[in-house]
Amino acid sequence: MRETVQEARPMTPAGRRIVAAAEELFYNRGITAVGVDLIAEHSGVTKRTLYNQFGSKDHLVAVYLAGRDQRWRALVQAAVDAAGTPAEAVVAPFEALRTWSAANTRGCAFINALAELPDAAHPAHRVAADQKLWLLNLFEELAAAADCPRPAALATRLLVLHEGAIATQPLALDTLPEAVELARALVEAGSRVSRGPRDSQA
Amino acid sequence: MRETVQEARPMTPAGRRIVAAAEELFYNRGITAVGVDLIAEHSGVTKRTLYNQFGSKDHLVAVYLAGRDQRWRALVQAAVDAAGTPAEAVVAPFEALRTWSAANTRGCAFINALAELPDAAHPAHRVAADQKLWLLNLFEELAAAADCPRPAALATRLLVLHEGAIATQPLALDTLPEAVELARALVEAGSRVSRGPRDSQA
DNA sequence: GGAGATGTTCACAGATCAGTATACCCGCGA
DNA sequence: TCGCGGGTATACTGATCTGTGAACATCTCC
Repeated sequence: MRETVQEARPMTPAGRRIVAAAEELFYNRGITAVGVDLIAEHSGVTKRTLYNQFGSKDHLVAVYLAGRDQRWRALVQAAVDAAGTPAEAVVAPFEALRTWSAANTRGCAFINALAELPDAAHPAHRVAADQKLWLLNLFEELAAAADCPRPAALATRLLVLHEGAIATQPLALDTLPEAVELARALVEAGSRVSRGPRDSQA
Repeated sequence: MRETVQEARPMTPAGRRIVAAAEELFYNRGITAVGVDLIAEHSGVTKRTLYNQFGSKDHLVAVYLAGRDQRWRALVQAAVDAAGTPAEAVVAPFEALRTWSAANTRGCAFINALAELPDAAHPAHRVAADQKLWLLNLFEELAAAADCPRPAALATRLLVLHEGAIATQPLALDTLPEAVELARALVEAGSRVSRGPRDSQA
């Protein structure tokens, strides 16, 4: 569907090892700073194989981000599904972030990628942008489902809080708890205000 | 005092041109992606001069960030000084950000730099980290001066909002107005929103 | 017993990278 | 008049970068 990046084949074993190594290296050392030779070495694979599988470094970058996006969405979706109430579901992505942050202390891979790849034509660009738009839409849907007033505005605010919490992560200031608390307060205040007039979806 | 980066001499004309070119290129194209030859060419200067002035690319990066930080702080300070009331002073950095964002649509140069330079020993690292800590401290001082309850927690929340607004900037979602509005609400009616049932901790 | 896909080995091209060497020019102050 | 700091011009090192060419090894499936 929207997977215009990896499409077709379900990736060979060597391909998976390459992506795994690329993810570790790209995220922790930066995309431009990591060469394909290093990725090949870390994945125990020849550079030739890397190019046979992915064609170019740019495409590999896009696949790396797409895979990360997929894992992130699954984690968020699981948190949303596990939420007890609609209001809790709205802040569920923040709970997912709490888990996610424990293993990813170098900030947001997508924001970082956009910082390194200013060219809008780069295949990774759309992947990174889509990830944020997906989250924004999810916030809005969840806010609407929880009968929050002005769900679009609330979604924007939650996204800002979310991104702010990730962006300040490398500074080791432990901002996440405050962000989560504020997000919860926003949602609770909102859903408390509107109890009745709105209904429709469940 | 804290200017351990440029110190001593007030920089020669060629030096200023180099930094200006470096700023434009580093911010818009990424630090790792821009070579010193390109910077020398854009500033109409020999590479030799560049190295005579700054010694290394790493040091030039640090000077670039330090200069940017200085301009940013001046802008924020001016906005704070121009604020009519203590409460307005707390959200003044967001007004500064509004001005700043008009000319800087590639997100936060400091966050971006941290993304590209994971090595904590890099001279630019401390510059970037200090910039955020300065803002956090400023928020706290202003919050305390405005008699906001729990100024430290409020400052953290404002910093998250601030960073979130900048981080989402490259996505062209126009999140800044919502961030500013929320920040204003936190400061003006902060006690109402932030003092929920779960603020037992400090 | 092929055929095709997966992967290896190794060499190589062409560009670009950060940084250096050497020699020279010029304006300004002592 | 002399020296020196700021700057130019040009060539260079050695490393690293992305990407390719060509021949060869396995393995599975038909």
